Amino acid sequence: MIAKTLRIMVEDAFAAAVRDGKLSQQELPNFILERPRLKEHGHWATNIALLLSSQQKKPPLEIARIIIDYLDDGEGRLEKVEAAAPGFINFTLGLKWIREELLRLAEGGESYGRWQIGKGEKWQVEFVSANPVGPLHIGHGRWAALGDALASLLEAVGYRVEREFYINDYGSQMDMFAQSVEARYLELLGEEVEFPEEGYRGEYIRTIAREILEREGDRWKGEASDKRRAVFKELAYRQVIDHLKKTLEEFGVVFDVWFSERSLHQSGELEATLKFLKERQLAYEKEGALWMRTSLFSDDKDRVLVRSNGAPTYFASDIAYHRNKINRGMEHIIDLWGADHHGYVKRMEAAMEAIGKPGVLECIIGQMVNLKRGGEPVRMSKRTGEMVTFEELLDEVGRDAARYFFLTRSHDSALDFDIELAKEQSQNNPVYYVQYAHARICSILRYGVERGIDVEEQAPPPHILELLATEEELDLALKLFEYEELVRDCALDRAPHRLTYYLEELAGLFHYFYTKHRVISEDLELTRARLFLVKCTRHVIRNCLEILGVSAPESM
RNA sequence: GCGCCUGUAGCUCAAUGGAUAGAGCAACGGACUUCUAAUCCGUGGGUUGGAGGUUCGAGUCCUCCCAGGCGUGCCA
Repeated sequence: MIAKTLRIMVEDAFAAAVRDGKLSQQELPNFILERPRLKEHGHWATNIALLLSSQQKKPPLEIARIIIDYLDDGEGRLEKVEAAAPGFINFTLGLKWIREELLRLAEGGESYGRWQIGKGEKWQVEFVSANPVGPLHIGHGRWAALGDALASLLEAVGYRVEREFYINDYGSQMDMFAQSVEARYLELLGEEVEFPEEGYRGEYIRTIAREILEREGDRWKGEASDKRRAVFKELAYRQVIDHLKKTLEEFGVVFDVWFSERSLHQSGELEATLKFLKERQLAYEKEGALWMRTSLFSDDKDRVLVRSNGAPTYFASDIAYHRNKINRGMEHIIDLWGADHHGYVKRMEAAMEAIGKPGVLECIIGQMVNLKRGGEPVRMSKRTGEMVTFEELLDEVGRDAARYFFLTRSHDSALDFDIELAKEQSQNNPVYYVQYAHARICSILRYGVERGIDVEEQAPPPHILELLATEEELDLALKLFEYEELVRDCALDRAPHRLTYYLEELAGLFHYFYTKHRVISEDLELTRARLFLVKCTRHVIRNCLEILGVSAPESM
């Protein structure tokens, strides 16, 4: 809470200066508190004076000095406060404050870095949501890592988050899927069949057909095609869903709800939604189809709800689906979609306005993953069956490395995933760098136990903690103190990738400290102090990896 | 054509409008009789695609241009 406390101190100083007539009463701009890059600039810095300059009609440096004059240093917690050109205020923390923060961190333990900003509001993150017609591709892996980490981040700041997978199990692609399985089934029985032009040609279709054959025998061979397809659709569908669940669980992603698109048709919610729109004059007939007036809202043009052949569109289902989410009490909905769906955002937002819930839906667009092998692009198409599945990737690269790799990139940056590179990186992937720091700390503690040292000491007294005074120790401690605000900011900005960069910086400072100083030494008091510091470091690494869904191994 | 995203070191990518733009990988040179060398230290590497603009300050915001990706279905 260093930054938060400094912010309040600065605000109080501003108010005091205003009371004294040194500054004029104005609304405070949105100033920042940050760790400066250069050590000469202290431990924390704020730009408030720079931002106030124009409204106060004074030079920034003068404003900085006025604020410093009125700054109450909170019982000597600040060692030094300086104004620096062009107008920054630089804070240097006193050792007392650093000790207090370390104790607070240790006391917080598992809950250090958690906030109550969300006030227990019920939120939902929907992600992956693949068509249940085949294995997951690499892009799905990215959404899985991203959606899960985002959900965890939001939980960390106090929202109650539900993770949901929307199963697109309705529509023509399911029929095509059934037809493809049927064709492979008959092939296995030695029949000459023409494979559907638009069918799914992946090898996995044969696998599914083979499983059906093993379980059901050839009893469907002579059956009417309609009936056979209907049965195969269900059998194959089950297999695929089970498989998706298993793969995602191996990746460490567990959904609270698997929501079926078909259920919306069966429950009558789709019909009810169409009725709702018609009653409000938001839907109309044209050229044999039913259209929604999305152009009344923010969309460019109207969209079809029911095709002229009577079949409702995916969009119609989706409106019913989002009404369902609202009815389940969701106060905020995040949909994580691939960039190939971004054209869909406007119409969905229009639909949310139409059902009276503007602003509740937040669409996050994840850019595509380009799969490469040794620099050459690999085509990914379910139709041709020419693809590397997410499972294969998971087997090759491993859960932690794959997750971490996906999470180091911002969601709106397209990602090149070179399989050869990923395999090479599996040796020196940054995830191991971070995990190694954690394992090293665990190793130190084990060594301490062997030596009969009490490694469990929760709150060493001040005269012990005062021994933490070297540059490496203080740098490490200060980095730990960035964590709380970072979690909050990453959650609010929907930016889990920043946590990975933080972890690498933190691990770097720890490794450097480790090579410079011995934790367990003949000096028992210093040992106590350093043990405490490394345990604080372990807390933060653990809590942060937990949010990312990456394991924190005790040894490597 | 229009809409969204992207363009930063050789490669992959960071950087809520802040001070001298940072990591990792790759390259090169060093460090283990030590609580784990999956580590550490050092060296080289940049006109942030280009041109204007906004302001105390722009990789970041605005306009235009160039390049790439994805959309622009009565597919999902």
